[in-house]
Amino acid sequence: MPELPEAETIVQQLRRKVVGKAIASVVVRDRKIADARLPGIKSAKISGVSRKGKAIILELEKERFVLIRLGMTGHFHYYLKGAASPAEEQKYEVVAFSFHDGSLLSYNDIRRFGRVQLFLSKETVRKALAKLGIDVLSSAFTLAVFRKLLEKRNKTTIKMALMDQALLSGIGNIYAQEALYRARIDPRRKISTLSAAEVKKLYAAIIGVLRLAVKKHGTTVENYVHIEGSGGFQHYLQVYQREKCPKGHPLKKEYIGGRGTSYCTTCQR
DNA sequence: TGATATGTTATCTT
DNA sequence: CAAGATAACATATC
Repeated sequence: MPELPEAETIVQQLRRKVVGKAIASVVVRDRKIADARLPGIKSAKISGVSRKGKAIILELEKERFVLIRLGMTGHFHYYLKGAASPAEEQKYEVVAFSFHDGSLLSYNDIRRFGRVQLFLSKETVRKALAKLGIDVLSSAFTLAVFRKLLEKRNKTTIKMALMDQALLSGIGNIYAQEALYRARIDPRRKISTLSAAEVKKLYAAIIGVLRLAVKKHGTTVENYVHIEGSGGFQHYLQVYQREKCPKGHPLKKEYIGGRGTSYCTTCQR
């Protein structure tokens, strides 16, 4: 559920809150989710925060990197000087970073699908990120690149391809459905049946919907919240969690690749 | 109580 | 061998 816009929102907020700060201590509460070596980064300064697809990267001095995958329910809380995580939130706390100025960054995960990994060289983090396909909001993601990638995946459905993080990174179940509705394409379509015009339309829809969602600070459904509250994109959803499309047609709901999918049989062909 | 939600990965099939 | 398809994981909510 956290997809590219939610990750990007968190990255922007983390930049303002923790870049330039030195870590005083790290407590790992869930060793299944977070690397047990994390307390070893104590005293390092956070030099930057970046992202590829849905993955968030805390860049530390001396070429050390903390890679965070939010999974379904991963989220951060940030407390200013003196405050500690409230007891009911500590229940889901995976790892907590405290800083020399007394502030605390707490990472939590209710469903425990997320991961917090530590990489001790540029080379190892690069290798891990290389497994992800091109970030769909990067400037290198052009229409020509999109076409080429789709050619490699001819036999699967367009929706499955959009959600394949090894092909493209950043799109999950919400934005795949939203982009396909905006492009008026049936999510069950095989890639080989898409015309050049449809691919172009879909490309524009992907970028358009993701940019708008970033501007609205992501979509808040169920658990997702960014560090400073809730996103606003849920008010712009056209098919996800909706009964009717914007034109008033009742939406069809079925499973594609084991994931719930809403689409309009009138608007999407 | 069982159905539902889904990002990622392991595993099986083609 | 790789693409494709599917199951499994985890757990709150209804």
